[in-house]
Amino acid sequence: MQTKPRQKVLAMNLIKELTWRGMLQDIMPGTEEQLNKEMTTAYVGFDPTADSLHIGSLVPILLLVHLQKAGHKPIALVGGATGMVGDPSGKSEERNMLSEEELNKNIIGVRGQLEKFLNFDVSLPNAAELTNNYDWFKGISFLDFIRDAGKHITVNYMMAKDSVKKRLEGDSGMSFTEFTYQLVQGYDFYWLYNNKNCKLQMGGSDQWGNIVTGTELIRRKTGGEAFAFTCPLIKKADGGKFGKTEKGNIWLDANKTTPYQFYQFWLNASDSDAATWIKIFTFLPEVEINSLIAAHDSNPADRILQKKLAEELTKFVHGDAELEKAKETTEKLFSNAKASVDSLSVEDLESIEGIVKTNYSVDKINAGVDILSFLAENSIFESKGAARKMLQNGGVSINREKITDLQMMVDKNKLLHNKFILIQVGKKNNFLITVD
RNA sequence: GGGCAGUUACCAGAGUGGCCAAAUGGGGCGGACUGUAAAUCCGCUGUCUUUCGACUUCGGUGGUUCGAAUCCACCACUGCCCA
Repeated sequence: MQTKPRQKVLAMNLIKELTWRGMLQDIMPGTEEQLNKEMTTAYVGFDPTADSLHIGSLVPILLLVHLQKAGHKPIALVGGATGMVGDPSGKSEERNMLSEEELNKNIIGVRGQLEKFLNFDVSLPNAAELTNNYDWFKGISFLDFIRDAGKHITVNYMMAKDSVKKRLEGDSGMSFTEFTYQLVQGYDFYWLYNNKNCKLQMGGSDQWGNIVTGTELIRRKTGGEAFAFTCPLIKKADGGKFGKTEKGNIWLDANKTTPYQFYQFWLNASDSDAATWIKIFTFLPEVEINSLIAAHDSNPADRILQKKLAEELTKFVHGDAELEKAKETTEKLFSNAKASVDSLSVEDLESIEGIVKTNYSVDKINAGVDILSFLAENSIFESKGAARKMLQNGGVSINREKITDLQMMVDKNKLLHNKFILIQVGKKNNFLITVD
């Protein structure tokens, strides 16, 4: 062992590392040998369907990070070409195609985020790279493509894919565009294999079929061998969709999902999810994770795992400073939730980060506003009717006091430190209104 | 091209002339309990509204009728079978 070159030892560990973390679903025979043999270039594709990635993309990003740590060379591919066609996998609703401007904006956004997680220092032999498949697809005509790529793959082969079979059996049908998708993606792999010596593709397990089409295309066109492995799709133990909340996706962009909200998302993980996720989403070593899990089991109420998970991830995505702010805000809004509002100083209120803040006219407060109008006017609810329903359900607190009186007037007596009103809807939705 | 089935709210899915803003389940939201949990129980879940009520929905357009998600015509889309 010790006599082997460094990268070989590390490479050995990559598959092992991913295995104990539960990040390995399918692996093509020979992949581990390839990784042991030499520094291997590998890629993962990302869809530029929005100008930010969300936490669903975090696992593929982490695969690239692990890969680079193990001494291999990661390529992050942004799907400019595939994004232009649009993935038609929705059903009755035709997906609106992205305009070129939008797409370019998205590509820039996604690239910017990927850059934060990988090391692009060109002096490294395994410096990360970013590519955009539009760069090669823009020069390929339809005829070129069907002769060049389509000739090598039979329809029978493509139909045998699970993703296709399911759609044929189901009642939603499948468009030609969608059917050819695996071939388009397969061509990406082929192109990277030829031009970047990229021999490995990784991705979520839903990508397995598409990835294999790529290795097949490479084999038939070049006789060469390419490899692949996938990671399991992240699920919640209760079967719910991972990464979605009532407010939508959890984004990696702080402007779309504040670090506080990001931190809260992980903090709210269920016990069993936290135990699974901490292996996948953090870089903590196995020994440490095991002891954290043991500590958590002995006293679940402390939520040791959730806290550690939230900390590590918020730090990874948003950095130390933002993590600290998120924790402070959490402290103010939850840890002292039973204490009266008076315990919050002006500074405390002013420095609360990441929750919804609005301004309200001082004149209206002086005159007094009924509670329903007040809530609606501050966009806390869409209408007075919605506000009323929530009040009747006992879901609204002002300055930590539950409001039950629908006729209540909001006036200057309600102001904290003469300028703030703290509103809670449910336990977790906080609004700070500044009156000036 | 021919035959059959279908299109209902976030999803699934009842509803075949008035009692339908539309059963039920899931999901979501809020409450109680708790650990900012799980399980359980309760409430809300078309829009607006001082619970009265008003308005807009059942693929689309037009029609029949005092009255249509429901009947008729045409159109669109989807699935299955035959060619």
